Amino acid sequence: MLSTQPQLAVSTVIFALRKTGAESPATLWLPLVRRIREPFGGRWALPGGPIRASESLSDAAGRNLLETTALTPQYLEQLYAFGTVERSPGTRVVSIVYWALVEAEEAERAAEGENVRWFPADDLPELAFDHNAIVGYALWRLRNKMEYSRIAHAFLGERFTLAQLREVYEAVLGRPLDPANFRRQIEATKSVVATEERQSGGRHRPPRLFRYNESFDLADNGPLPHA
Amino acid sequence: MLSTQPQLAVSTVIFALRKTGAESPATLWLPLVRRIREPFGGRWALPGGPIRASESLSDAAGRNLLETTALTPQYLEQLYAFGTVERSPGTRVVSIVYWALVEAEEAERAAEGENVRWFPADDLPELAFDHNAIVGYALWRLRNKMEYSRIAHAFLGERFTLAQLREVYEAVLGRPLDPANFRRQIEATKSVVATEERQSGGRHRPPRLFRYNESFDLADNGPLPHA
DNA sequence: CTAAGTAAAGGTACAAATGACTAGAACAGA
DNA sequence: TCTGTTCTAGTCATTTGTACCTTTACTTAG
Repeated sequence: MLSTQPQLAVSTVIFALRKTGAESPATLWLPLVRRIREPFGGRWALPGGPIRASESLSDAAGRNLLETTALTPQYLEQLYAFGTVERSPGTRVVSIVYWALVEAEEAERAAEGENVRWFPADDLPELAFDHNAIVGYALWRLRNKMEYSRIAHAFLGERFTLAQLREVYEAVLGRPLDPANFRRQIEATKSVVATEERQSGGRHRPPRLFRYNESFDLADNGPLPHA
Repeated sequence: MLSTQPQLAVSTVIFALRKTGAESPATLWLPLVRRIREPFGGRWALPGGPIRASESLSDAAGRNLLETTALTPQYLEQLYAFGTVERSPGTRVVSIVYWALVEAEEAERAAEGENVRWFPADDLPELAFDHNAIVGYALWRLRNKMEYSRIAHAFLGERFTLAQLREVYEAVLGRPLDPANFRRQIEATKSVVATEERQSGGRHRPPRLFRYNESFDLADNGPLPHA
């Protein structure tokens, strides 16, 4: 009876924004882990692992992420449970996949190693299992969610300019946005609060620094019990 | 190693619309199953069961639903994987929950029994496990999805009037909609196609019957691999 | 046969949100 | 001081959303 039960695991698709050059626009990157065992030995895969008896699913996702990539995400949300019969050769595996966001600074700190490397999200190699499709779905969810929620903030630090926030939107949505109209829309939602500080150093008018409105629902996930 | 693995199950929240009186507005109902074993013996719970080695998660949800309630849903979508440590006393259970819609006629056919009964979604008794919270979340997803997709059709049959379609929206969203504006919006999306038939019998101008546009994405779930 | 009642179906008027665009303000660096 | 750049505020046309009105076409009562 128990022997026919599918094997259960959690994995996480975690995105960060990276700027390759000073002029080039930022793009989405994600860390992958090299598999050492079969099946798919040597291939790159999403970080993940088993669930312990004492931890919830989201805790398991966070722990596995920390253990394999040393990253602590700013945002973590369940993506989907994948469980077709043939997705893992040999064993039946059900993967509960999370998706997450880290800010750029935090992503820098987590050094790459022989078995952990960052890849551009829109140009991945052939991954283990169905992980290419999973990343594709995570990307869709992220882009979708950018349009009706305020998760963009998870890519940024404590204080930021509206230009930086706009850069996040432009990178994820993949199209340029009008600075003036963007400002109007963001200010209308009141998701953001102006501080008195400004950022100097640029060869132009110093932009005002903003911070996020604490009393603002960033994710818009409904009455979701933590799980 | 395997002994510490959580037990895996699927459950389904399945909604249908019911009209109690001719004048009263339609409301959401869902079938529940009486538990015979402990824990929560005697309590009402969501229909569900274990996953077989040969079936996918959605197949398992559909099969368990058919076996316990004799219902075949018009629409079936994964809701969430619930897996906190304390959600089932004694054993650790991870439930992959689906939500589904059936049209009224199909719901009528599935007779109630001693151990299966329909309940109004907004007035449930105390259910087993965390199932009250799960239904609440499913309701939120349904209402949310009504606003940006065309799932409403899953509540109706092959042909329907715009008034019937509007009734579905009004029941789920819980507020009246302007008939004229509703018509304009629906026709603008082209999700619906006018037939030449009209529905006679009412004491008023006979409304035109519509059918759904086949080449129209009803769910808007993105590049989701079946799972 | 006619009048009354009802919902269908089409249309108008106003408000709000959005998108394209213009222009002055405020800095760094030459 | 001049120049290049971005920040920031504002205008205007268009689209979208909401409220409401009118006519049409049927059924039923008398």
